[in-house]
Amino acid sequence: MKKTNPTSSGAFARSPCPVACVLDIIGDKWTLLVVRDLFAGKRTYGEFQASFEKIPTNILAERLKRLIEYEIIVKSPYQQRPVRYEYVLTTKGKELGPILKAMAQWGEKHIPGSKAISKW
Amino acid sequence: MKKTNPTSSGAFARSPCPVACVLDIIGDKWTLLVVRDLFAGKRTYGEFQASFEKIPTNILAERLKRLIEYEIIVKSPYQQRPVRYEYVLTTKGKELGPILKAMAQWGEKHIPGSKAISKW
DNA sequence: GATGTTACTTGCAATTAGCAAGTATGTCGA
DNA sequence: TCGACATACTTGCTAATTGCAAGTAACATC
Repeated sequence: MKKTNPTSSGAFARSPCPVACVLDIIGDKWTLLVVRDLFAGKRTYGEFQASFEKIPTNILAERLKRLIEYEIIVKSPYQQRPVRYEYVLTTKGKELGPILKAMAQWGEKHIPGSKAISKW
Repeated sequence: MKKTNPTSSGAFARSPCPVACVLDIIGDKWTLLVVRDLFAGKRTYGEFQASFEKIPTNILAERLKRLIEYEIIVKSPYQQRPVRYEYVLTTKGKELGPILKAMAQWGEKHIPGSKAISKW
């Protein structure tokens, strides 16, 4: 994995602009959909995979890794025998809510027919 | 250019979820930076190119085309001899402000050292 | 008519995405 | 204890997208 983490490295990937930095973390087609699912109450790998948009499994694995790296989520076992893990939003992760909400509002207003699946 | 426009085609590219639809339009590393520049008062191709992040020129051209397609911006001549064009946010485009604002706020809070270049 | 400016387009190598299949770990029932 | 099943990934390979560099077009100015 490349070292372009603007939070852990001293240098910024592209610029010190907060918008650019945020886009370096969540600026792709899948990451925020996983976060959306987390807001909607999904917790396990299988649940994310089962979402309507059918995220490719290798991309899901990579994005979860990234989200952990950026401390947006944490992974922890929720049962033994067999060990099963759940992914949970951190406080930092929960604070992505306003971004998601703003997107959902814009989408519902400007993309005819689009309708929120879940609430947050 | 591929036909994945969820607003003009009857079918949604991936899902009817407004977040997914919005990500299909602005879910990449560059589009929102151009929108940010527009909010910051930049108007011409050259001004976008001169931004700190140094967007590749072919990507800039393609993104401007997309933004026009989705009616987020309009292109119009602002002078003759020689004809020069400016790009301006539509009402729909201006309503992306809250998304940008939410991103900037999250970035300023969680990415140490990141600092907004401009106001809106 | 040579040079400069703005606004792109084109070509190509490199990175990333996406599909399908495979692997690892552990459960459960016969 | 062996086979079938489930969850959670990893790997291999092709296709699409990105990004760099260079080229082009239209016009203006010297």
